[in-house]
Amino acid sequence: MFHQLGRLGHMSAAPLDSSEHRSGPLLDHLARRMRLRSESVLSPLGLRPRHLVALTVLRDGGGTSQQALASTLAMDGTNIVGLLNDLESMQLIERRRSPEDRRRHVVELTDDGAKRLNEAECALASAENEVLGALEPDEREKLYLLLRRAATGTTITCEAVILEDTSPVDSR
Amino acid sequence: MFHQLGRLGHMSAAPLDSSEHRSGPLLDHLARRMRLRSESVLSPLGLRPRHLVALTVLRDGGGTSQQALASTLAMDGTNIVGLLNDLESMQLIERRRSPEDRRRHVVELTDDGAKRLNEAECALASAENEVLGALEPDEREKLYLLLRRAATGTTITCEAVILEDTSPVDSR
DNA sequence: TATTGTTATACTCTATAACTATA
DNA sequence: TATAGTTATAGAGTATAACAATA
Repeated sequence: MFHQLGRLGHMSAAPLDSSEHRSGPLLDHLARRMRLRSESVLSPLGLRPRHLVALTVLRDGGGTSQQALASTLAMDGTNIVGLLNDLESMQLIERRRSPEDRRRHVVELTDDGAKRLNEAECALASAENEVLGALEPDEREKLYLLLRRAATGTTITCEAVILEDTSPVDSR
Repeated sequence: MFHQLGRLGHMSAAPLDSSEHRSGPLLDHLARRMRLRSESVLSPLGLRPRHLVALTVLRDGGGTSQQALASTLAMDGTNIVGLLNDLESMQLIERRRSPEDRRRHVVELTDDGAKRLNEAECALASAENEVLGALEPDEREKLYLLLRRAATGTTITCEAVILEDTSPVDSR
């Protein structure tokens, strides 16, 4: 099982492969399909796809300020407010004033939040089975790892230069 | 280069791996970041990310009706109208009445459309470099192939059975 | 003065309903 | 009657601007 995509054989430090295939539109397309399926699967749990993204980030990222969350989620800070209001009213997250800087809210997942997130992830399995139906289980695993590396490796992107990190997400 | 993802070694007809990792939220997250970056890169070309998804589908899928396009793009048919109006006013696509069924419009990419799409894909390379910066070139290639297989393998999903096609995308 | 979070609000995206023309 | 496309419109998503509390 080896690919025969000849045109890639000579790459090394060629950052732009100009008009080669782009995965942007594909990403957009698949995310849309996934979101649509997820909505129906999540609604019994009182959650929306965007809630799940936030909860996932909060679980993996620990307690952060709302602004940091906004930057990580690439959402406007004003919308984070409503998003967290939803989650807080369900007692899935907590907002505490930071003792160091009393302007800040430290946002963290509650135990209920972690539990609900787990339930939601189980529920999402069926949605993934539909949307990623064309992929074999091992391919889905590869996809997951690639997506995760891409997502966590560039959390800040064009904010600070702090994250040259490209952290040891999984490497493998 | 072989994977050693042990926990998958025993699968066969196990559709739900319950609370294992989910790629839905990751997909959502990355697509958002990509869309944001793409917008600024595409605006000089007068295009939006959604236009690009449509153009890509039209190039790869040939002339289809608007309804088929709606189903492929997982968009409501009413929104396809405006989308195609944009593209038609730029002369990137053409709508022709189908001779067989005069209710239908056959939508096809024009030469200008193909050219513009190509330009757009070049422009998108920089956006991808930012969003997928944590991935090595060969990883991006793998990601592209996986996304493409996932996207084209389930184009219709639950619509008609017409497209058992699953065209010769790559198969490997 | 600058920053964190909030509210109010306008703009865009998406879906629902009613209409036209073909079948 | 049913279907393809269109229009009008309401609802959700997202961003901009002004404000309050804190630094």
